[in-house]
Amino acid sequence: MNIKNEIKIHILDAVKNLQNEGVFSHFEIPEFEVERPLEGAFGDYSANIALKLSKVLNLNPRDIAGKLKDEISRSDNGKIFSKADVAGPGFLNLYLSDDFVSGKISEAKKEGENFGSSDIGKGKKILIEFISANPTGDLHLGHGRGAFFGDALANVLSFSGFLVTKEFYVNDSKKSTQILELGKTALGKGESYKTEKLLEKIKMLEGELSEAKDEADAGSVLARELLRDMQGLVKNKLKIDFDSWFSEQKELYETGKVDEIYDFLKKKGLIFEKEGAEWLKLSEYGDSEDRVIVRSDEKKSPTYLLPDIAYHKNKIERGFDKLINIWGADHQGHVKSMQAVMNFFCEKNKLEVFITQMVALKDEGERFKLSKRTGKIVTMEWLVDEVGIDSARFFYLLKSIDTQMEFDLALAKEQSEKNPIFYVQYAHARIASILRKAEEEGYDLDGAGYELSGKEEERKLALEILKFPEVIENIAELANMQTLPHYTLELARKFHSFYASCRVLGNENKNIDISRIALIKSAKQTLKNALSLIGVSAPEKM
RNA sequence: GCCCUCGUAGUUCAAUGGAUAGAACGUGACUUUGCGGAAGUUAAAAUCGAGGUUCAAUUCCUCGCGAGGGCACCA
Repeated sequence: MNIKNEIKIHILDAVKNLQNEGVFSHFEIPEFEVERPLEGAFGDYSANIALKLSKVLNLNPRDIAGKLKDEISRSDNGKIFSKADVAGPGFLNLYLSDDFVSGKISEAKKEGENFGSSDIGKGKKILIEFISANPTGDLHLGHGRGAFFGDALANVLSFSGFLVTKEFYVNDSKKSTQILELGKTALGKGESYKTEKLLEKIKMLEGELSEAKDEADAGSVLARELLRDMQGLVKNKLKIDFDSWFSEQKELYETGKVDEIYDFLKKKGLIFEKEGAEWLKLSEYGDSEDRVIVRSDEKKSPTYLLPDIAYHKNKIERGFDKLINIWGADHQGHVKSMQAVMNFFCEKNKLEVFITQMVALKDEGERFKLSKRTGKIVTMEWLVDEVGIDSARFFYLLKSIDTQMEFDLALAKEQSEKNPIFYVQYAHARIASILRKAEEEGYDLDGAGYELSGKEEERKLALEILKFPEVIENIAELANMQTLPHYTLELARKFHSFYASCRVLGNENKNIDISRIALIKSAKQTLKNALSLIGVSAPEKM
């Protein structure tokens, strides 16, 4: 359990004790927060419990905090807290004892690569679907957001005890407009998606394409090859391993699931005819309007919505407790429809949709927008070749998906201290270097536990390390991924600052050396764990 | 016109309703007979506007202004 939760429990116990002693009346304890306040000023942790209780008890919050302070000091007796204070409007500020901090660092060191993990997911099954780009086009800068966010979120969730499946939905239906257009181009009857690369592919597949029965068939053949390229790109360049590539054509059309879902909806009386097309009654379920699911053309072909409904029903049937979809901003209008659809076969809140905002590129002060429309598409392949995968992932994840981000190409390319990812990796490499030296000098790296020495910078580093499990739990709950790279920066900063004022090796008192080795070892491990969740390497040397 | 997201230092971004709004880049001033100076210390510098809810608002609500995206029988 992380320290924040541990403290919360202590406070709850204190409240209950006071209730049992009759100091407080019996009431249901409201939600309250334990947080890390501004550094240095208000304790190591701070709780707003008294402010919350003042309403229930109709008492002055400072008085309540005072009683809690006394009760906590009494029951804890210095084990966890060295001091408790009442401050401001009624905050309860708590200071951790050095022994407690030291013990926690020793534990963290023992946990090693599992430090930060938890079982809060309790084995719940989550399907996380992301990228799901059409194979007809290249992955562009916008896709990178969903790609890295999805992958990192999946990492954090599985680290937190969820059973996560990463899935890419492949839009390869022979009935889709894209595949038909692709087929036309393949057979020399159209211009869509025509690029040098595509023409090469067409040439390569000449034999197979000449045997194609129709445009749909030809498009399908070509799409298969394009998908193969995309899979290679995703795996090798973006370093993302999907557990599943879900084919719309094979899994939904060829298995009859699209027809099944049509019957299912029909039977429920959710389909009606209008203007020669068939519509789904979604406006009654939260969508802004009804939607066409079968076109009025002579083939009576379905729109994207019908297979998509079949797809989501299938996800539920595969036994997932929760579905996460990550879509680009251009799909934002689709969220309401899909949420409405969920009403037909499960609780609506089983589906969570994250929308990633757009990306602009800044290079040498010039800012250009990227969109399909302007024709100026910057591909992910180009970007990763340009700045490297570590830098790309780190830069993307540094920013909340809700903001339209600007990718600073020059800074991301910078192989120096200006670049934040190098700052973090440098900290890791620097620790590795000290540990190498320690080993050469004959220190036993796995030896002793840890004990705080009394230096301020050292304590700050220790507390920062111990924050890691709290950061992870927070992300697992709120998906605020940007806090993780920010955390690595802060941890690196705390290490560098510690390094500047505290010697690790060569102290007169050898016990300090040994103890600090334990501390930087767990700092290193924590950096490594955090970076690996982000998907960035932690180099031993640079 | 309707819907979604965003508006924070010069710039790019942080900040589960909390007490002194954090970083990085840029700008200014410092630090080295020791473990990696790709470092450390330090200064100046910001919540778009108007109301509201709250003990407490950058955060929630309403309106306005501004940026981006979406409003298909494309996906």
